[in-house]
Amino acid sequence: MNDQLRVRRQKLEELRDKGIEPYGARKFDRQDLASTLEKKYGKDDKEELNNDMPKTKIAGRMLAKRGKGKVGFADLYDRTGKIQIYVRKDIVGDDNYKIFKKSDIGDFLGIDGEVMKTDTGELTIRAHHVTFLAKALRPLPDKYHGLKDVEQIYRQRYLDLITNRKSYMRFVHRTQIIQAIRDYLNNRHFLEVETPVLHNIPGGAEARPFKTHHNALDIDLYMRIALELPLKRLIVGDMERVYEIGRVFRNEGLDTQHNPEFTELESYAAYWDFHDVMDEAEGIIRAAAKVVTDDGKITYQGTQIDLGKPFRRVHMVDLIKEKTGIDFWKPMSLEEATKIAEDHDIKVEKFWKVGHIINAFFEKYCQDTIVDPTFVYGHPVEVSPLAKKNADDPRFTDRFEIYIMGEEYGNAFSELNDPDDQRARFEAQMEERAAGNDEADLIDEDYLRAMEYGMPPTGGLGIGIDRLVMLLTDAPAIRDVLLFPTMRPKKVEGVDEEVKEDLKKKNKKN
RNA sequence: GAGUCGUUAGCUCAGUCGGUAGAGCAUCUGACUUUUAAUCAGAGGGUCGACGGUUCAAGCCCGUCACGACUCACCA
Repeated sequence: MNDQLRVRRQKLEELRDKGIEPYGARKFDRQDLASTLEKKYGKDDKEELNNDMPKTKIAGRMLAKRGKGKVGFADLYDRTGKIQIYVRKDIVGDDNYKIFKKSDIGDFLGIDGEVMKTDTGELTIRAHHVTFLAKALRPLPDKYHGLKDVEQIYRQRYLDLITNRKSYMRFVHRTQIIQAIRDYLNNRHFLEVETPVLHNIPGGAEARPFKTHHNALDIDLYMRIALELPLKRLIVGDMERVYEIGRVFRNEGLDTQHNPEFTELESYAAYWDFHDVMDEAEGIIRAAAKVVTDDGKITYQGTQIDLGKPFRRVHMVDLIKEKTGIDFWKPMSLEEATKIAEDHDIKVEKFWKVGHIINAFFEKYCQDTIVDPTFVYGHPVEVSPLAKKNADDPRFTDRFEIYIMGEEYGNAFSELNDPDDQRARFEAQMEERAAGNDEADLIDEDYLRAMEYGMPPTGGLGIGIDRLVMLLTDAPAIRDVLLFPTMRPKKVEGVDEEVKEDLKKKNKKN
């Protein structure tokens, strides 16, 4: 146990000796927050305010203290921000002043006092009485630099939230962004629903799932990798407009863009096609952006992006032609396409068809070049097992993805509602699986049965919420927008032996 | 999975050629009745990520391991 922990435990005992139980407070009748004080008195004239002396009660965690003999200043923080307090020995009395003097950075205090402004014009609460609310036994990170150790930021997020206001606000914005999306969809008569996280067959996306086991039923279950198939069953169930914002799980690598669990929005609207969904997606992204910007202009990692102007809409084949000069509109055999791919440094997998090659050209030569918000549409049918074929050219689908600064933010299509076609697509996926693609979709017979009861034409959309929040809050890594990102476990330092000894002694005394 | 880098006081970081471990903040003692990273004087505080090796001597050199970050591969 280091000196600081020891000192804080001593202070804990001193408080008890004075008859103050350091964790005894049940509640505190708080009357103002930093924000309400600013709103009520922020613009008041100093002289008038200091004559009026309006009374208030505030509470918060003390994060800075500036002593000055028989008078002291401190900064308390509540959920809305900072409140400076001013404590005078001649006002609060000797005993109460000592409690203030002995309290540590990190402790929770409640202040009865009056609102005033200092010589520098800062709104301040002059204390009449300091109520001790809770003790912090461990010292907080450096107040000036904040917590910098990224490992500690992720493992002990509470420390990051206490010391890094920017990070704190980012998570506030995350919640507000999700709320804005809900409002947008609710206003358009979408019904928010909840579907199972535990699936018998993981489907709706190409990804490796997490496997788990239910004891009573003695069956293996999978954590969902997408929301898609249950939601489309609800479209079959005539709910017409549904959405879900929920966690999905993919058993894959993790890096700055990927976490094993992440939050996805999926929405489905009957009688819409993928053009309607493009409008919807633009609307959702703009509504979300309003949380952080008035004019739709944002800066992500130094690059200016305008989310306010209409997104570009470009066919995947046209974009490939634009970037490489290769024309995949021309009918092409697999041999021809493979030759072109190999000439362009693209490794062709055994199970690939022409469509996979076109998609690979897009990913290798186009994706990274996209900066402004862009809908890339018309994905090949081979890589789009759940999307409706294009009416004029069945090699492609009525599908689009949203790209901004080379990163994918959403995936959408006119939903395939022909059960026989869907069965054929699933079977093609099973062939891929047999040929070595262990992420290919499995056949979901119940889903096919549902579709046979009739599914209206439907436009579906999926948006990665975490990535959208990253974009809007200028976060460089997905971990920065996840309160508790997935980490390899580390031995947590246990209660020190000396602390245990102390507690033992105390228990004997009592 | 591969490569590169990092891990030193509660926090942020220095640490030269291998020769008794440093600073700022924080903590403790004292001074100070409008401070703003308060100031001034003094003091205490270290399993240098872990283990092993080389050496008279290792925070530093070598090896293994742990955890993390970044890049690449896979994926959203």
